[in-house]
Amino acid sequence: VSNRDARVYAAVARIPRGRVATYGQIATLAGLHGHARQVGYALHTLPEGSGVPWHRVVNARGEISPRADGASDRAQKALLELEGVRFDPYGRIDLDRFGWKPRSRPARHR
DNA sequence: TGCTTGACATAAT
DNA sequence: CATTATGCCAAGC
Repeated sequence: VSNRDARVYAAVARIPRGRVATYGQIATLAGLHGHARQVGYALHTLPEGSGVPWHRVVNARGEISPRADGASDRAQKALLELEGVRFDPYGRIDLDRFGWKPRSRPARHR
């Protein structure tokens, strides 16, 4: 595995449970600022027992990226729900609440 | 070696 | 907010 992939895994591993991060954020944290696609690609080549919570990574809209697999996306949604992440009727996540803020404490509404 | 595709993001319409 | 077009880097063929 490349050094680049390792950085991506590390960034993903930083995501707290019950929260999600966008590929862009991961890319930045991994030192690949502006290269979100490589993040996705790195995860695509991700080994199963890597221990990386890839299911906490979603696209900029807060929804699960549909891939050709057709099964992994469902599993991702299930895993996120188990962690307490709520999905909209459209299958999207409210990034305003569940979007990970790699900086300070969780966003508290009201 | 060169072309095409890809777990995406961002700006413009 | 949704859709369309463009840019980025790496892997596959």
